[in-house]
Amino acid sequence: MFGPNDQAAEFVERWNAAPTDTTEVCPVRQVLDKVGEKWSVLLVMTLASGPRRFNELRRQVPDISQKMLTQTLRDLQRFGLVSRTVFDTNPPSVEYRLTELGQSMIVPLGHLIRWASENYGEIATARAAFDRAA
Amino acid sequence: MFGPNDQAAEFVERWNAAPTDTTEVCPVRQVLDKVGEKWSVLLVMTLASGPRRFNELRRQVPDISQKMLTQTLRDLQRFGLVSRTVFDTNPPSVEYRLTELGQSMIVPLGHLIRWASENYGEIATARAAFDRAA
DNA sequence: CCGGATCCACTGGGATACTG
DNA sequence: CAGTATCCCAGTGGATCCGG
Repeated sequence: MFGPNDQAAEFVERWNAAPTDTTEVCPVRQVLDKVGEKWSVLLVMTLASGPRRFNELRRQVPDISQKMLTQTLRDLQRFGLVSRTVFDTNPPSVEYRLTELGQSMIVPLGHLIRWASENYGEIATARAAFDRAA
Repeated sequence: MFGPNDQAAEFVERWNAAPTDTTEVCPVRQVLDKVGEKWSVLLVMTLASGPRRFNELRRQVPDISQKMLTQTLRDLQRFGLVSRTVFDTNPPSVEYRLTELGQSMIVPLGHLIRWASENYGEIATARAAFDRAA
């Protein structure tokens, strides 16, 4: 049988097999980095409910700066998660939309988010205990 | 029905509901941050196959510095993902082990890692196309 | 409307040396 | 063996102003 631990072992193996000359980074790590970026997941999740235009996203994600919005969208596009379509209207409008790859990522992301939501109480308790001991 | 998109909507809602006075960070974001940290996931996955002592971990994760190993383990412990047990032997030994919470995290993490492994080809293709266009 | 360009503060994380 | 303590640098990400 292939349980979670086998995945773990395989992951560790692949990681350590990755070249350390740092020209290439372990593929999985690149994905984890994306997840760790401040706005990537929020944008992917926002786009999950349908395509948006640039300023629509600004409104729906109020705290993001336009620089970070542009930059994150570019990154997601480069990753193949988001497609960018320019409509030659006046004024111009640009539509951002999840690609199939992007939509497929919602599933594992959803698992992680669900886990986080369900277990945050325990995390908070652990942290409080840790800080009290220290 | 509750598909992935409902999770997405709920996540976005919670995110935006989080206070912006930055004293408290959205719980899910804290977990995503952890995932994004350079060594957290690798250590969790390494510990998935059983408890380890400090220097065992150093050997199994050759590229980590002792500073980052200590720091990451502390963080994971504070998060409630890892337990630390000191045995009063001579020389002293310390055992790190996944808590139940830590073990439960392997599952969603496994989903994400599997997705990354399976889809990296497509990501690489997209990136190559993007860079060629630019 | 959709960005690009610039400046800057903060911090994650590596190298190195030392200790109970 | 299992850490601490310092120094230091590169990169992330925010604010602001400018352009097509």
